Amino acid sequence: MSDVRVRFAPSPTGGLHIGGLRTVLYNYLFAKQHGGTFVLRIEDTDQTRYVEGAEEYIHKCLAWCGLQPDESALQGGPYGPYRQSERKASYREYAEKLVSSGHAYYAFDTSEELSKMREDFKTPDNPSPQYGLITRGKMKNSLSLSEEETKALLDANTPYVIRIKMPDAERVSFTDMIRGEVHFDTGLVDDKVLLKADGMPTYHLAVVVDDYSMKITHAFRGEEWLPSAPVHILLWRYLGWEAQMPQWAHLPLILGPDGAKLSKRHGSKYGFPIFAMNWTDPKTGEINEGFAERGFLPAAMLNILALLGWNDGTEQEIFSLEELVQKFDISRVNHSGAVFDFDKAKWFNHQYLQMGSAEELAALVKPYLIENGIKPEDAKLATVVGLIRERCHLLPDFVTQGSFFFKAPDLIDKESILKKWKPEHAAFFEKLREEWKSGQESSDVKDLEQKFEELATTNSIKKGELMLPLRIMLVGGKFGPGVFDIMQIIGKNEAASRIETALKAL
RNA sequence: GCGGCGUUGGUAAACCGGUUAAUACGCCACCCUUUCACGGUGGAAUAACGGGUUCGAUUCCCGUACGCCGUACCA
Repeated sequence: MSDVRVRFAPSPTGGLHIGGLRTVLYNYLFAKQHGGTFVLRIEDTDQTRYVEGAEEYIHKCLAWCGLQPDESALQGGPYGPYRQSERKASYREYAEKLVSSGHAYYAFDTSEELSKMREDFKTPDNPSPQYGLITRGKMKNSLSLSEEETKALLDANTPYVIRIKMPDAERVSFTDMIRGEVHFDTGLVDDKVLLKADGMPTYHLAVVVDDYSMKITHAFRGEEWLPSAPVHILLWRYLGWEAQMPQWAHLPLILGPDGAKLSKRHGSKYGFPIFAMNWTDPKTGEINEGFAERGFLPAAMLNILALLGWNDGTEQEIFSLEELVQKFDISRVNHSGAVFDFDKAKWFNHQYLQMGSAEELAALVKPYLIENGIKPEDAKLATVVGLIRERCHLLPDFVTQGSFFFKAPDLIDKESILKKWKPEHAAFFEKLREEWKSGQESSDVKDLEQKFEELATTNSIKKGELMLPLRIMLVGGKFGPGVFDIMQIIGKNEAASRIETALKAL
């Protein structure tokens, strides 16, 4: 195993949405193609936002699509603990170290004082003033206060945070694996809180300390983190670890149809899932649909996500996980955000629905049928699935496309039959019913069709006039595979009985 | 406002100085199908704007515009 170590670091505050899943995928692909390790670390330093079950949920999603981490809180590993909340001790130590080296300072401002500052310094030209270069001197901190004042405050157990002291005018640069050189002027970045009043680190301190101590070599995360990258770079430098700093890659955002960062509200607004799997928020009881339950195959999901922001430069669109591991190239990842297209996603899933054996597919389809009150027999289900798979895009499509193989349609499209209905048609179907009811079961589709044609001719009715009514009687509507294929599967007897109920209804 | 990152058809995108600017999804038409799909063929539809650099810019550079992200004791 190489020493390449990448990590996915979600916070356990809710469901895993597809942007997160794609980050996992890219992490995983990079780790695997370099023979490295994929680490899952939970960023749970904010107790107030912690959601029960969220960590297990993330594992469940990763298991669903086969991207299991090599190291995590649940499975262990040499660089644990894998939950930030359990690594508490070292964070304070490093924060204090930064204070003594002059790169950080104590800040005693209450939240009221902070909002007052933001209010006071707010102008139309500067709607959100920062705690930094121009304001820090006016606030209550160990930079503006004398040493004695600071000591007194500390001795009195005044709550404080530790903030990084951004240099006045320095240029911080780093090479992003996707974007190349990125530069920031430190005087324009604010003094981020590193250690909160409750003694817990913020993300900024925690990522750096954890990435260092867990020997992370490559850090891939969403583009929304780019603005805080200079803080992290400086932290690596001030802590004396710059030589071990991971290589960064900031992934382009996944956008909703309106062009904004994909969020929960897009799901409800546009009617497609945004989470990998169903997620019910235990606090609010809010239910969010997942791609898994919507009927996406995990392999299709991975393929969709891989291509949302990356391609190998050829016209190939269908990639297995193995192929992705082999062909993925982080430097070919696009720079701009990508709008998620649900139609295209369905197309991908359709492609994957055509692969593999009918038996395997049938097993995936079965739960959806059972959910709809149908208990299919396996062998029959497999034939049905084989017959209808090409007209299905999502797993639940098999219910609408396949139910009538197992039970008579609840209601039939009478209007479509009645449109061209004639008395002699009724007579014909009555005869057909009689014949099929008592007739032998035929296993040959051609034979079935031939006999049907013969009967039509002897009654001097054109076959074409009878096909649609027949279909609707058997299926309930104008859809489905060939009528005689359906006939063969449901059997003459069942067909006869469906004709009977249809005739009565007419 | 400030900072960062972006900008090729409706969407995803190829090309990495010379092309009739691929391809896929979606859309439209036709074919196949006595249903609906699938499939097949064809079609409409794209380089934000302005300057440079160059024999030549979609491609390189600089502006402008627009979009997104960030600007929390959240990650």
